[in-house]
Amino acid sequence: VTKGEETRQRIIATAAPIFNMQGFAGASMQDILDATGLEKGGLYRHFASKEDLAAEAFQYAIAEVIRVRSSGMDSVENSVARLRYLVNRFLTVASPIPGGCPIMNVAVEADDGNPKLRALVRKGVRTWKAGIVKIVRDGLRKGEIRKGTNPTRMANTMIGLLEGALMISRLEGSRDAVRDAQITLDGILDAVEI
Amino acid sequence: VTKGEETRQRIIATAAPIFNMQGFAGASMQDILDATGLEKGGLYRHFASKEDLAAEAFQYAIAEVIRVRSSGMDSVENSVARLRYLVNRFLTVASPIPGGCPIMNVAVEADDGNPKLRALVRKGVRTWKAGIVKIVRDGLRKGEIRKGTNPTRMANTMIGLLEGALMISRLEGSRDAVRDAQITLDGILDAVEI
Amino acid sequence: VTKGEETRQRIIATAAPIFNMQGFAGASMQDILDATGLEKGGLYRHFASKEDLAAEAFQYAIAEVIRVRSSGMDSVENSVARLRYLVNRFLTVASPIPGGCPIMNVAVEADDGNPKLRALVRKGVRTWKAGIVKIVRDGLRKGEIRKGTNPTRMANTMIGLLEGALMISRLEGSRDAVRDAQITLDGILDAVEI
Amino acid sequence: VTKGEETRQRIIATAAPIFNMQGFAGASMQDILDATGLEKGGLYRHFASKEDLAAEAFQYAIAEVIRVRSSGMDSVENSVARLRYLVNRFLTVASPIPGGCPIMNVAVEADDGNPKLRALVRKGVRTWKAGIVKIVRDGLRKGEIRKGTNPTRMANTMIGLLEGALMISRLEGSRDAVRDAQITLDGILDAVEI
DNA sequence: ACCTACGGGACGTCCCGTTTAT
DNA sequence: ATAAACGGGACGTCCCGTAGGT
Repeated sequence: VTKGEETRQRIIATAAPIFNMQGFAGASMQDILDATGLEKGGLYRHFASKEDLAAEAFQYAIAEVIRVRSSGMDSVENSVARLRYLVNRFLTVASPIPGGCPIMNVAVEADDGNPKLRALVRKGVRTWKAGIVKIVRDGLRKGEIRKGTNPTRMANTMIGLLEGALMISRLEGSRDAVRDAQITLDGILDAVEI
Repeated sequence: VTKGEETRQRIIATAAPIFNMQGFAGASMQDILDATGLEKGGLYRHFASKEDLAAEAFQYAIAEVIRVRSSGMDSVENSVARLRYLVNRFLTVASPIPGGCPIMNVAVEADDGNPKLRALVRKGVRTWKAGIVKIVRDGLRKGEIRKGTNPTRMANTMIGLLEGALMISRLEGSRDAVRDAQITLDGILDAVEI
Repeated sequence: VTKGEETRQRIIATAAPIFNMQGFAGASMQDILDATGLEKGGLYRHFASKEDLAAEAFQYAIAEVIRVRSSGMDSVENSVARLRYLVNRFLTVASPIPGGCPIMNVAVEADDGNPKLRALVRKGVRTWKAGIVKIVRDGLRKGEIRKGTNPTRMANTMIGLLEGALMISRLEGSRDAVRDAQITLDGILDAVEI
Repeated sequence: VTKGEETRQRIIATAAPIFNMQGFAGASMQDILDATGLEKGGLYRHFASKEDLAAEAFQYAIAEVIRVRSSGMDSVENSVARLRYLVNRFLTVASPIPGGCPIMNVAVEADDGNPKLRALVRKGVRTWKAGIVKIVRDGLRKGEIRKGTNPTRMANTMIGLLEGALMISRLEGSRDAVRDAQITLDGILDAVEI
């Protein structure tokens, strides 16, 4: 690993929370210069533009949250238990990147314009969803989940409610909404568990 | 009604979709000048700053979506039917302000900083929630809703899932996620209906 | 004379030096309001626009300087003496309107644009010139002025040199240039005198 | 030569005719932005204020007209011929900066206030005058000009009449006045020529 | 004739993203 | 990689000329 590559990674890791907290439009290159201690020229050596850097930073942030939220799931055997694990992990483990869920942040900011960022978050959601769908399918196959359960709907419900509740919680500055989401999702999973 | 007040309202109505689509940081006063046909002096007479205007525009936008989403609910008698009506209306009636749900937009952009906008959206959510809580309480009292149903949790679940699913739908450019949310919420309401 | 007409004249007389000193573009209606003690509404009752008021003010100023510069000339008999009288009067009598010769001021400011003011000053110069031409013609007819003297050239020379020298004098803050002009013009008149 | 300096010079050259035609008060920075194609930030980087830019633009304009009016004079030997050359050049060569003689324009606009511009034009006139005075003095010394001729008076007469006649000509839209000035000045020079 | 409201637009500051020279 | 230069454009203040209402 060259020294340049190291710097590049350091910039991304430093920029990620800044973009995540302030948004693409709200964050300035100066903010990132201040945080990294670099100068303009030093930064532009590694990234061609603000959008470029933001794309890499968000990609990094999204990958991080997906990684953290799924980590440790492999040691859980039962499919429903895996889903419960995901829910629990989402709601109890703090985001590794301050500023809330980067997927929601980017999705909301990029929904009218900025196709680059949009594509990024789209891919993130697709991955996340695919993970849940796979668990449900496995559960159906293994007879752990009640027949007739729709995998995609389960994914949409889980992701939608988790993200929505997180937004409410962050807004209210209280964990009430996420706790309620957990209870509701637990109930839903109870209902499909065999 | 003076001419100035008319102009003021016109500015708010024109600015609302711009802020809702581009966000507070992403929208420029010039965008609003262009859209209204006014010049600097004409606009700043009515609003002291960009933040001021944005606050009024978002307030207007939030009030509009709440109004549209609840309108017509009074003619529905049964409590559960009212909740179903709310869900259905949210998912079928397009936002009167282009750019997605302003509540989610502001909540996400203002979650780190901008206390003014944050207070606004907080109040919006509180109002929305209070409406659902009241329906559930009425249903409990009237015996239309199963005892033990938690009103706040119902509100958090409904709002969270609706908003979360809407985000996914907008991101994917498909109505799948909101359709799934509707089915899930219908199931939840089935379960509490007497 | 009605009271309104009196006010109108007072406004013109007050505005004339302001426009003459600051120019049309450089003077503001506020300046005139301050000087007259009137309020906006009171002023716009009498003049439809700034340009309107300026036109009247300059017309007044130009008429004033022409009047002052020619006054008393009737009691001078000989044509050449009359010309000398004009020169002398121009150079010794202070402008009744502070700010320099309004003819030059308007001519210079209005030379690219503002046809209204331009027409005004044009007429002023035409009148001034006609006066000189008439004196020269009378002198030729009466045998007081040498044959072959070109009346228009005499007018252009006198007006040009007087105005040009006045400009230099005002610029330098010294009477040197106008004194030199007087000597030069005296020499010219000596040469045509019989 | 840096790129910035180039831009700076381009701005001055572009601004000069605008200020010369519309005057300091009558020209707006927007006019200059439009003409240069620059934006606010690009312009204010090079000049601290409108007054600053106007000063440089007028300085440039005044230097230009003095340069153009004197150019080629060196190849004329005889003092009187040199003066004739100056007169002729003034009256036949168009101003390199549209909008009339910048010296007269600034002198007239700045005569009440704006000491910065006033100082500029004062210096321009002083230079111009000094040139003529020197020629006359040389002529006296070399015996080409009649003894007793006052150098300063000659300068004031020439400059005054040229500028005054130019004003009349521009006002009337005809070359009559400048032609008359040339004839008058030729006569004056005839009279001092040995 | 006063007073205030109205919209236009000027001027200027600041900072942003980018480029260039070192 | 630093540092300064560059041009773009945002925000905001102020005042201007004008129009109405009192």
